[in-house]
Amino acid sequence: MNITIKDVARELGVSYSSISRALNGKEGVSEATRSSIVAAAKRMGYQPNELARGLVNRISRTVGVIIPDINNPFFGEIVTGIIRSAKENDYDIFLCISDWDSTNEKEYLNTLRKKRVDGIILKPAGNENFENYEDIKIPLMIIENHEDNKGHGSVEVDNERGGYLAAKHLLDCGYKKLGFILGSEDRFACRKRLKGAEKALRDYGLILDQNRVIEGSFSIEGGRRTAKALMEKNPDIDAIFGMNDLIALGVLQYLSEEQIAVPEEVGVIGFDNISYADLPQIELTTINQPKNELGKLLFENILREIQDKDEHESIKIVIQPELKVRKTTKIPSGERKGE
Amino acid sequence: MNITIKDVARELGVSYSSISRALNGKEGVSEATRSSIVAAAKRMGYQPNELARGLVNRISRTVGVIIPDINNPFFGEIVTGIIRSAKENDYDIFLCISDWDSTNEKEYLNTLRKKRVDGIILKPAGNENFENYEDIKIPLMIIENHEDNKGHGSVEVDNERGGYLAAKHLLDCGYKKLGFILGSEDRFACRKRLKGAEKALRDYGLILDQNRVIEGSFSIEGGRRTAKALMEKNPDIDAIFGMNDLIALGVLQYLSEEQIAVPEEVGVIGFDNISYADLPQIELTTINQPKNELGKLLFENILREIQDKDEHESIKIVIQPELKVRKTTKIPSGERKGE
DNA sequence: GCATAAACCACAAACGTTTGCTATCATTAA
DNA sequence: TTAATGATAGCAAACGTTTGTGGTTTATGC
Repeated sequence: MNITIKDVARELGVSYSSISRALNGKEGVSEATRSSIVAAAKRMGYQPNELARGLVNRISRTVGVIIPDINNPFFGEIVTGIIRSAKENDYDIFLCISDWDSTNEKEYLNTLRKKRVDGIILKPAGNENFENYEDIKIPLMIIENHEDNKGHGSVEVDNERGGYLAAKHLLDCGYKKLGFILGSEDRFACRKRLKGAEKALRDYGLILDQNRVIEGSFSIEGGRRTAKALMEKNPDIDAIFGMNDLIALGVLQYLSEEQIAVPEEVGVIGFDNISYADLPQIELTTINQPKNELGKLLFENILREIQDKDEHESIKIVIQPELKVRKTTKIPSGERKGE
Repeated sequence: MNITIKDVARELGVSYSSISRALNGKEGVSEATRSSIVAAAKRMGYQPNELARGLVNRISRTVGVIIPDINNPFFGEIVTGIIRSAKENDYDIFLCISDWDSTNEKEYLNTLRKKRVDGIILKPAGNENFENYEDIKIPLMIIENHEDNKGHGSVEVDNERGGYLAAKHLLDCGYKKLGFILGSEDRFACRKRLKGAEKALRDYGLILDQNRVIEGSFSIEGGRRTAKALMEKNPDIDAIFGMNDLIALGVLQYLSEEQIAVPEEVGVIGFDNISYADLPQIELTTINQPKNELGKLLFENILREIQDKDEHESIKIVIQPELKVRKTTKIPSGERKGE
């Protein structure tokens, strides 16, 4: 059906090893035959079969990416960064969506292995498969992993620092009774952010009130519902830290329904800085994660691991988040203490 | 490195053809040997090499998806639908992002062919490669193509009808001087929407004023900038139809900067119904496209084409959009005329 | 004009599967 | 007991490449 190297060889009356060498720029063919081969291949519309090449080269020029949800702009932008960087290096991406379900994740991990990808970039859907990661022999980069990354590389934002910055900003604005909404999908990152927040509270001589910590899910509707529960239980809360922007958007939705003034009565801060946070109708104060850069770093490092497969010093990259002050928090009354 | 069918054969002292037959559920092996083979394969952690299988079966269980921009939630949700449906059928997806650049598109089309995908789902980045589509021999489904889809299947929303619904709604609300912002990335769909709008205008005894039609780009910032240009040129405009929701969001941004009241002074309608249109701070009136369903249909039909490769009646599916009335347009003063 | 080296090229094995064909063996019927 | 039958299993070719090895040609120096 498809035209092969043998067809070209027959056409020119040369052996097909010469075709291969000519097309791959290897030595062993004269310039004359090389150019006639290149011309014939082009004329005949020859396209090498990458399956066959992969079989003998043991390289597929493909990496798998497993993320929980592409509709969360946070992951959308990371994937964009990954795909751009992959294209520059002639790589293609198998995109897999785990839907925050570790059964899906495990299945994908399996099929990616069967398809012989050269590497995998993974945002874990939970903790269930955690122990299995040890068995994965192909290069793997983890997005925001546990501190022990089982011998694999990871790229993550400094979550504790991000949590610290968020809480400190709320306190700087004069808010005193802080509520926190975590996402059950990623307890690990949320805990770190909360830990940072706790540190900020301590810097201000306050302690974290566990009654004001509640777990919801990473979605607008989840945020809305959880905000309601949180506020009904603690009517005195004057600021809410949503552990991602979707949650924070849900919080804003709830507050608007209840006609509670933002930022005057209640301040709101999110995490991620998704592009919609910047809309004039929203202007959500949040913690920025450099998402495209994260994607780029992820791909560049998986590529590095693929290329020098000997050295297995698993890299761990931490990048710094930064505070984006917008309109869902009051104007800070000058720096007071802490950093 | 990886353990192969031969390793399992050696272990059990059987030929590797039996392994293959046993594992693929083909007849020709006794139940006894079959079960011992299955057990051994599992015990040894054998994972078939899909590259080799693809080479002999001429099937890769992979389809390529080329879209312009994954950060546009419209495409994000389509891709989600595609990937879900693919997973149900044991297919994987190569995700390619053309960035609305037809050079990228062409490159991706090429590498997908080299990687021997079983089919391709494509949203054209423009018109440049249009003629080339004819040469593509593998199953191809086009998202919103021209009327002549060069022998390939397509799935699209009825753009003309959508444009009609949007304009009719604006007119029903009492707006009279309608402005239109098109996206240069997809002139074809925009023209169809505009054509529908023109029909609605005619139904109301009005004609389309070309001065109030302007072309921008499919992004929030593009919408903002173009709205400014449009309004400065035509200060009397009382409603704007943005050809996608991102443009409409940009329009809202411009109007808010200029402190023009929405929907009282100027009404705004978008197209797509991305999830953010539904936020309480936004409440954008728009035309819904069933995005997940589009994705599902796209995959199911490419699969059908892959499976019965004999019949080449290229299918053309058109689904109906629907109006979502929210808060960026006034309340319609009852139906007057038209449908 | 001949030996030698260099340059070029073809052959064939290998990558890990699937599958048509053939050979073996046990079973059954005559 | 023997011949025919059917069920299992093995052999080997094929899918489309890459690449080590060895053979043939050409150029080079004498």
